[in-house]
Amino acid sequence: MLDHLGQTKRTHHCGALRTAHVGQTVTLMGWVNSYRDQGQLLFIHLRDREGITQIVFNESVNAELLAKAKQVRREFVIAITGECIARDEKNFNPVMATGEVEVAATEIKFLNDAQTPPFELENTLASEELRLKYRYLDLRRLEMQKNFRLRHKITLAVRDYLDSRGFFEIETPILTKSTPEGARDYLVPARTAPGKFYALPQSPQLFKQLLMIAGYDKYFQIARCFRDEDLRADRQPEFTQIDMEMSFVQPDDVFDIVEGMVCAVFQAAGHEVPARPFQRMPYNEAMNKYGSDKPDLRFGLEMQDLSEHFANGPFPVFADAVAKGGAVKALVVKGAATWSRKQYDEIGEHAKRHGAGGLAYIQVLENENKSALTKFLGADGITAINQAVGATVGDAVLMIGGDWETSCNALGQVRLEIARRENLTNEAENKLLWVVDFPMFEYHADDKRYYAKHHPFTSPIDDDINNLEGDLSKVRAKAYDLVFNGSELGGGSIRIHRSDVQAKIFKALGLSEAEAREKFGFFLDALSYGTPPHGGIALGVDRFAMLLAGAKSLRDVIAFPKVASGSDLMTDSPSEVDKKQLDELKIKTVEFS
RNA sequence: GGGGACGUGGGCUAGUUGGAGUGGCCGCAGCACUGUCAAUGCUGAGAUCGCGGGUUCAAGUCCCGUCGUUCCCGCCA
Repeated sequence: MLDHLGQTKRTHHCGALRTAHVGQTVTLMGWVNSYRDQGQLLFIHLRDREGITQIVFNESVNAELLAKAKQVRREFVIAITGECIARDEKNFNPVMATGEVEVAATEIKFLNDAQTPPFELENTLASEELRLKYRYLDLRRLEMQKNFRLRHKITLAVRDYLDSRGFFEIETPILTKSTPEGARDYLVPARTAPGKFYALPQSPQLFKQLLMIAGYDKYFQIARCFRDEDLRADRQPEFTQIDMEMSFVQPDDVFDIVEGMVCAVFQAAGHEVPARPFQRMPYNEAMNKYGSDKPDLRFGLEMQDLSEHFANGPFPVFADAVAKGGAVKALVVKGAATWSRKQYDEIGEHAKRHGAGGLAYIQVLENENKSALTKFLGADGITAINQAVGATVGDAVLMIGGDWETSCNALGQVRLEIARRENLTNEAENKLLWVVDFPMFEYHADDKRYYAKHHPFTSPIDDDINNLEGDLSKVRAKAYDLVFNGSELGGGSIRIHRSDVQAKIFKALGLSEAEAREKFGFFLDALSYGTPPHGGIALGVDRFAMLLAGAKSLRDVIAFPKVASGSDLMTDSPSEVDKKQLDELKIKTVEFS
């Protein structure tokens, strides 16, 4: 029943035909999107990547051909040859780009049949589980094709732009060396060195720095990266970065290049191009005002600081927090005075989930201030708070006290939750900013030591280098993040190019010289052979595509993504392997109870 | 490692305080139809209510466990 393709050649895509083509003999190939059998008349909507065209078969024109065409079913792959004809005006389909024409078939070839799809490709949206199991069918959907067209445009624009600015695209190894700290590595057993392992790169960090040492000046790569950590809607274990590095630059030079590139991408994606230069905000300001190192600036609702106000005051929880070097952060929410107890409880739960001990609040009503704090502070004390934060009738004051970072973060999360609930975000607006002056180190109470907040090759700010032997929490880094609508789009830094400074950083991180040599010996050697000052950045392509596509999950812009448990539902990986494969690798598996 | 949500013919879903045959829309198959385009009309097939256990006279519904998906916390230099 199936026909051979033979020498039949496609002349047009299914989105191509217009009235200008009327009279031409055309050949289209694609999938049967739908068909309507009307007895002596049969219509097929033929679909390919570029669109849909209506094909018509008519008994009075060719009864034999109609009979053959009636065998058609959804998703069959067919080739149609016929004449492009104009439709009568009353038969125009204004929804279709090709809706003023159709193809009067003179030949139909069945190139392949198809099982009925396990879910409907149009109309209702099947569960993601099913869509991912049959991903190749899900990807046929117009919405998905739009996303991947966009993603292609993004990477194309990046390549064009960076080429025009003198960057070389250079590949770096996928099989590489495990590095301490950072995310968990994916390991690959080395058959040729039993008991030893390669690691998949968390990023090409050291390699791009080595390329600068090698004198390549400007490098980029659209690089696959791997991190063996738990997934989220915006986190996949393998993901793609636009990885860049430049020699002889300061942060401003990086910003200039990246802003140009981001604007080129917005242009290519058909979005309004953002104004330059992008806003810059120090890390401390971002945390203090927005409770996040990736603030969403599409709405206000700025946090205020009441630490001084509560210091040595009669409310023991907050006074205590301040005495221990912590902070009390406050948020004035317009119109929230009349929220129900339930609403406050829910917001309070949200705060606790993000580390707050609790949420204190004042409801500023016409005749009274309702607050659990009144019994500590008295009516005057409450009024004083309202004045300090500028709260007026109808507002609520939400407060969280504790250590500075936890309080900022928890209230920042409350800020986002309120924005979600109250619909404060203008979705049409795009807000880009640079967060700068990150701290170099962050303290982990569990391990009682400092870790590099960005990574251990990040250069401290020149003035802070002397602090490396003092208070590490005071050392700021030449690190920066690019934030897009409250998402971290990318991050980078100016790197350390001097061996003596690199040694100091390793020492500050508690890495002995022997450990540093073992893990990074090759890199320390390289630093000593004439390393130029250099720096760079990496932007998440998947996240960029997701945000520009307006998608809710990275899975919508990755062709074959993993689900939350880390498995691929289509290939059913990860999976067991043959014993023979394990033997070759000298690997034995053991049961864990 | 922890918390929340969901799981009913192929798809999406309804199913009340536990109560008679699990209902609808879409898809699928067949018939009819010369202007359809979410075609229409008629007919028909299709369900271990994720799985296992428990409570009960009676469980899709309540309880426990488990599997899968999902969102979040931890984690992600």
